[in-house]
Amino acid sequence: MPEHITIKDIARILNISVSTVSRALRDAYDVNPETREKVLHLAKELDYKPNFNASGLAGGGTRNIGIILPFITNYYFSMVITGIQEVAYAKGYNIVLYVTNDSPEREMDVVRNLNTQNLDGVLVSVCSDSAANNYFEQIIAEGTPVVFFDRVLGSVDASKVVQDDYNGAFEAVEHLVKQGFSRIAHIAGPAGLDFTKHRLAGYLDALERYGLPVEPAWIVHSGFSQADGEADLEVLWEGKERPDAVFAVNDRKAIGVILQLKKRGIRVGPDFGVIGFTDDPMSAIISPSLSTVAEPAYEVGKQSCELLLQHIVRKNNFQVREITLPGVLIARESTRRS
Amino acid sequence: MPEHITIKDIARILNISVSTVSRALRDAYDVNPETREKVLHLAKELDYKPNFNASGLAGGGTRNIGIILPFITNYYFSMVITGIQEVAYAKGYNIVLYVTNDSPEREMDVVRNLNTQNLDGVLVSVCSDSAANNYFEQIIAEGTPVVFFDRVLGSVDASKVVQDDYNGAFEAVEHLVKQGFSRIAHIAGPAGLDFTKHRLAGYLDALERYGLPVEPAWIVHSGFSQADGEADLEVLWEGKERPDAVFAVNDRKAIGVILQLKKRGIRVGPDFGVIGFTDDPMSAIISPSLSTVAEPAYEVGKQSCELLLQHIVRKNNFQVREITLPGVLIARESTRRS
DNA sequence: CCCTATTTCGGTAACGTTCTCGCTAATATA
DNA sequence: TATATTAGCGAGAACGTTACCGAAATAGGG
Repeated sequence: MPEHITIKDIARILNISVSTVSRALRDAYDVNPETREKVLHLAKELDYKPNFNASGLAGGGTRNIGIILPFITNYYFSMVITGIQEVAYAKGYNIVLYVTNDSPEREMDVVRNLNTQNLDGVLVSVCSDSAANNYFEQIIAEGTPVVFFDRVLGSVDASKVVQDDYNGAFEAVEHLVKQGFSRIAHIAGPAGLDFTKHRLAGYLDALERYGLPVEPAWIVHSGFSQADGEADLEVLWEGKERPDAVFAVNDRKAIGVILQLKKRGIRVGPDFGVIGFTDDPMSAIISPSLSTVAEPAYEVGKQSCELLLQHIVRKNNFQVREITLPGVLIARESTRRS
Repeated sequence: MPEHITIKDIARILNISVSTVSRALRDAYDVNPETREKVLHLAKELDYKPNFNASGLAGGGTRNIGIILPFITNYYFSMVITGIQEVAYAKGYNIVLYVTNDSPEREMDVVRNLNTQNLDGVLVSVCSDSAANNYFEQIIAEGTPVVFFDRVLGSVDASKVVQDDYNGAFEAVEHLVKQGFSRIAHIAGPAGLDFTKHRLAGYLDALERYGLPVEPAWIVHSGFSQADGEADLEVLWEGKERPDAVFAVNDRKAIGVILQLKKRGIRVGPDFGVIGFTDDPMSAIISPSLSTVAEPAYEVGKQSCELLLQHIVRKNNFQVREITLPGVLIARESTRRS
């Protein structure tokens, strides 16, 4: 009943061979422009749709690209996916989704069982305590194009696209300093992740640049959730020396901080500065609104996908590249003194 | 270099035919339990991965299911996808994503060009002004299993899973009434969508049940964004009779309403009641926090996918079903009188 | 006018499965 | 004992495409 039309049908009708039709539909190579035109025209007329199963089997591409990431239920990742989806769709690729729930076991399971035969390439953002290092390397060694985004694996030799975590962090802390805060703590992410290291480095360098002391007790690592942010502030608050501002690794944690501060009767802004990272829409909604450095999530998605597509079409002979996209500081009420 | 192992390898090693291996791996039908055991064991040992391109081509399934939806950048949809993903993963299916950006043209393009040969089935939530009615019907007629979720097409004969929009709306309005509000407006969604009709019906019936007048000017339709909510409140505010409470079709619009009200110096809660629908995490963050009826998004995803999988394995002989999942009312500050 | 390149095309063999038969041996039925 | 049934397996075609190689036709150079 499906009764799909195939290149055989086109070949029969045009009285040419399937080889020629196949070439006309793909390369234009080794085929007369005139017959190519006829093929293309008839294909459109008959609403021909290539069978990617067949082309995948035969050695052409499958037109599928995989995305492996921890979550899709947050602003950043859902925005990245939207960006990826946009360019994939434009180029005729499908995207297939694997979410790891930020679990190393799940991630490992996913990449081990990855059916690279059904995927032309894969985009990945690793989970917090990724242990799948060599599995990714294995996939790459087998010849599957891979590009990492956001949460990259520093040790793996592959293309990467990230936002400028270091400079974003530096500017965030600089902003805090310029607003007159001087006892600045950092609520960081999981210690293993590359970008928490980069944001931490930006924080430290900004402190040094402005001659501020670094207090080890004021650097606290944990997860990415709002609850983690609340707990981290608790820790800071119980320390012997209290900070007067916090730079949080992301907005969710910063929001946890604000909520805790409000609960304690502290005036966020005038008395205590808070700045986050991401520009989650919640940042504008919460009161006081949250200063942050906006990440180019959509752009990260687009560029990752474009890069991957280049790896795919150029196959072997394409250089590994690393792209860094700038963020932009957005000052709101949570760092406003008056 | 990929050097994947195939059922041929297994057959050769075990000195049996590929047919037998194929059956052992799938049915268990027509194969001795003992040889089946040997096949399964060796397959695991060699880390055999089925080539879905091949099985798709040969008439077995492709193990891919498609999802077509308007967005993924909001809480509800990203949660639904997570639910879908969870059961798909457990059952060994991949999910491939198509986002329409809530554009009817894009949606049409997607479903027309849908490569049903590469998909075992598809899950869909239509866009606001879907015009793809007959295209979906065509796909279904061709034999591709389809189940709709959330934004369903009433006119299409297919399985559906939705939350209980009518009762959720009814309870929301009832809650407003019990808090002492009596001039209740409804900020609705796009008029064409099934669920906006259902929520409107719940609103109307609740008013009637409690003997409250329905004021046509107090029912305003527009899109789903926060900005739409703000604009809608503006309209309500400029009318000759002002309401004292609003039931919004979703949380994003309700948040727009709260923001506008705050800007106007109205005390949300004591002086003006606001209730939404969804339980977006933002509802708990905004101040005053937003009362709402929580949608079982994750559960909608799970059940949709399970339903689709049943359609897929039972192929023709499986009844179309409609599942309705209950929501739960969550009272917060935006409807608290004192 | 012959010889060699080049362009354009076709034949055929894969790719890894599943499906449809048909076969054999063992068992059950009469 | 003769016949029918069944359980277990294998051979081979098919799915739609691409890759590889060679053939025919045309063009260009001497």
